Amino acid sequence: MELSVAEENYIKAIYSLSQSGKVSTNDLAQAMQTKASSATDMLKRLGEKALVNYVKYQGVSLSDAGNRVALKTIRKHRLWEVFLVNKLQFGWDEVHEIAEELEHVRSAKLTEKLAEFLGDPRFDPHGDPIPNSAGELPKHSVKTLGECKTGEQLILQRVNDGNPEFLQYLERIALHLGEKLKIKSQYTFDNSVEIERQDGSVLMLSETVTNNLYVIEQ
Amino acid sequence: MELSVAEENYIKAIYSLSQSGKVSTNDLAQAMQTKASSATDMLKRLGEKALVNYVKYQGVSLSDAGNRVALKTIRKHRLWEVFLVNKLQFGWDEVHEIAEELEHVRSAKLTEKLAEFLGDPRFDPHGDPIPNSAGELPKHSVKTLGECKTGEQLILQRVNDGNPEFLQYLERIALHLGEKLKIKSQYTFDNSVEIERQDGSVLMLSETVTNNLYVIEQ
DNA sequence: AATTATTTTTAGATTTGCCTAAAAATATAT
DNA sequence: ATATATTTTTAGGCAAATCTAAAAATAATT
Ligand SMILES: [Mn+2]
Ligand SMILES: [Mn+2]
Ligand SMILES: [Mn+2]
Ligand SMILES: [Mn+2]
Repeated sequence: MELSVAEENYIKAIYSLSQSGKVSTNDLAQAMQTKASSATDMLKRLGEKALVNYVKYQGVSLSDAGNRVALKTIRKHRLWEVFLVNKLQFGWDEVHEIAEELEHVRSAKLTEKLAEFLGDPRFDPHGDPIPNSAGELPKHSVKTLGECKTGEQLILQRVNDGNPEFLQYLERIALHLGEKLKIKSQYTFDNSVEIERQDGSVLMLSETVTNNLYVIEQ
Repeated sequence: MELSVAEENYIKAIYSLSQSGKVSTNDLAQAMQTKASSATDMLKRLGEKALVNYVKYQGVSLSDAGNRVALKTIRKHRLWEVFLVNKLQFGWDEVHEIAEELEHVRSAKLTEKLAEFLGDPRFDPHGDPIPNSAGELPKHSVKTLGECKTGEQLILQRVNDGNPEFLQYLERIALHLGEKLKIKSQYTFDNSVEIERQDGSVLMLSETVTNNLYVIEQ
């Protein structure tokens, strides 16, 4: 079953949106930067191919087959990001867009040889977990810094990789994966957070920032 | 100017066919494994984009812009082949098809970083020359073993990479790039050729084989 | 419960890339 | 030079993926 680039991208988007609840046509269209009518069209096609469970007006979810496609594509995406950063010396802010193209190269043998070449990494440069060849995801954080309480001691485990400027900002303030953080105070009027860093210095982070940083407890 | 995968593939085919004379719609359609009417359609579009010089019924040639696109795509194709063979340990018979997909990944920075990572190779695993970033091609052989005369002493410089079975055959008889060969005899009834190898052994090659081996004089 | 607002789907077009069948142009043979 | 064969283009259609505008279904308000 040969899937088009568009179909794979829709499936990835449905997978991603599913993590935070039921998926509506509107949300999907927004995620795909297209119109709701286009999303409806695609959902009908994916439904006929049994990649999604789609009932008119009732939203959509991935079938088992669709889930496998999503995980396979995500695996490829993240492996290529590791390649670009670790082998080609790209910055972590430059690789997402290129990986969006590379993830659609078909050869399964390529994926497995690439994984081996990279030493079977379990996480990509942004801390995102890489599904193994069986489609199993390593444990990873789903808790954002924004959801934590004052006083908590945390480790930065992953960051959202979609926005290059956000990644450049993290680079600028030298906030790297693995760093230990402690929440000093939280301001309810704008949901900004003050954190204490490993070196004792203090940093103010906006709500937008804390919502895109994922942490685990120290 | 964003080109589609189909457009890039047509341009590559026109480039390749141009090496051996004027390019007709029929030849192009055959090379693209499609119908003449489809080729005509595409030639009109490429003509409007000024990538080819196309006059109805008069055949086609690449414009300067088209030539640059062809060389850029060929550069990417051959660099990826080097990557697949040298870094991922693919066999030389497995890489052409995968490179046909990878060559369409857009990022120019990726191409240059990849070239650097590979040590700026000048030839791909099949001996095909890799255009540099300015689009200049290294000197390479255009003379096939089939065109040579009895008694000539030659070096195998490159082989056609399109047919995996042909490459597996060369592997089987351990005929590798760089090997020194001497033509012992030629048979006009079927254009087969007997060659003497470096180790003194003798090998019989069919016309199909000799037409796909490119040599330089020793 | 009825009205209003929002979401979702349908209807009808458009573009790219391909197809078949027919017409037109060019090349070859008598 | 005329007839025949071949090549090339045109005409008309189809599928994928998108769009806008309108209709239908669902959700939210009064
Ligand atoms: Mn990414
Ligand atoms: Mn990532
Ligand atoms: Mn090749
Ligand atoms: Mn090659």
